[in-house]
Amino acid sequence: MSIVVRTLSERVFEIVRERIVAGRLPVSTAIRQDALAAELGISKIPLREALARLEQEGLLTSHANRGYFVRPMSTDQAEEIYALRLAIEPAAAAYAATVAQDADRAAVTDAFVRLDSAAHENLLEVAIRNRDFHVALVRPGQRLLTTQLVERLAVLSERYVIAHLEPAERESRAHREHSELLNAFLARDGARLETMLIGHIGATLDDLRDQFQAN
Amino acid sequence: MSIVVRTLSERVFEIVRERIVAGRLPVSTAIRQDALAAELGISKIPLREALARLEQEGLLTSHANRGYFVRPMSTDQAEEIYALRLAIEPAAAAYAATVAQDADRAAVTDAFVRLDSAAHENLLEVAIRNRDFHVALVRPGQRLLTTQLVERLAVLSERYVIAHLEPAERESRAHREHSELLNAFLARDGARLETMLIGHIGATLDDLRDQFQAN
DNA sequence: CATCGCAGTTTCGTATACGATTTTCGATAT
DNA sequence: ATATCGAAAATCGTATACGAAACTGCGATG
Repeated sequence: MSIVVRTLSERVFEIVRERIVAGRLPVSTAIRQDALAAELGISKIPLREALARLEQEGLLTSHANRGYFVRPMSTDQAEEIYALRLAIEPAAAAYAATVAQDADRAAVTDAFVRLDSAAHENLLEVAIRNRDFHVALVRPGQRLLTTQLVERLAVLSERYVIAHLEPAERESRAHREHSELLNAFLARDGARLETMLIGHIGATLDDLRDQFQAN
Repeated sequence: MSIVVRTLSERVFEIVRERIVAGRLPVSTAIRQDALAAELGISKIPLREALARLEQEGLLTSHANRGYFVRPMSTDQAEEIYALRLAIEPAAAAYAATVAQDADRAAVTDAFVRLDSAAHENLLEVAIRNRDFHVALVRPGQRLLTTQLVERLAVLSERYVIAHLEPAERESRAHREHSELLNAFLARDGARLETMLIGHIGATLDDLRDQFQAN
């Protein structure tokens, strides 16, 4: 049942995705396919399949015969991403909380612990575990497309969080909110979870807005 | 500005997508990549890039070393798709209606006319123009991700509509609803447009539910 | 007689190689 | 000096070719 065997392009997809999220890929200049493939120790074809996936994912754009570009960040897009998250994630998590099995609750708890024990200096690690936690809240609903969409939007959000927010200031509040989200989920309290997720996502958006304003 | 130059894999992406939507690709059996590439008169690489995109789009799944499979349809997934549409599309269209320029309104009218004059026998053509109309209602909002998401969900919906609904019965109602949607959009009446879209999308879902029940 | 194992065949996944398009940089003319 | 044209270089996009993994059929063995 488990899909342990993974194709090369799938792994490259994740590697390049994390690089984009972490801001380790140049913006507004084409990705050098040969160079990146050589650096990763692979050929161009699996890299190109990964890039095609990432374009579909919204992280890249491509111009024919000119290559792939990291999609630039903008306040408008940040607003858009968070509006979509607010439209989908709270309701999806609320439903998931009501149908979650014991194994699901254990997985959510585990994701929380992993997020809680992440090295605070490593922004990317925190971001990934934060994403995993949010996805874990939704996955028990067994709605595959919804879960994938939540994950995708979480990935898109991370770029902005990593680029614009210093972790220290919001660390404590985020920790408290995550803890409360966990409790609401474990209590199967869908309504409370939904309300709190709206607040949690909205609070991050407000932080981003403040930071945008300052620049 | 216009992107007239299109890469081969992009065109293949659309061709294969329409085939899947039209049900012209076998379900639950792997896609023969060599055969399909030969049939399309291309090589495997652009086909594989298109297939990778389609997997990201939710129309295909892949197992490593076993190939790509058309994702099977299910009532659960139909419910999920329409729930997502209801969560996103009405609000997005309402916003778009309030900010649309004259050119946008002309584009929506044009999309309506094209849908209205589609050959009623050709289900796929009707489906594509129906999709274009729905996307046209959202596009003026200038929210790229939202527009792409609406289009993606519309594509996923079409499979179910084509596979399960006979066009004749709902033709007249759909026509009337589309006409009213157009009027609300042109009148910049976001609230009415939102309410009507909820009804329109919900009505289609109800039709699907009835059909599922009958089987 | 059923089941397990093994080889042949098919198909997928990736690397290498080549043609096409774009970009860049220098030379020339105004 | 600046702009423009053109050729060289670089990069992308695709086709061909090869190695690896999985499925199918036959045979052997319990």
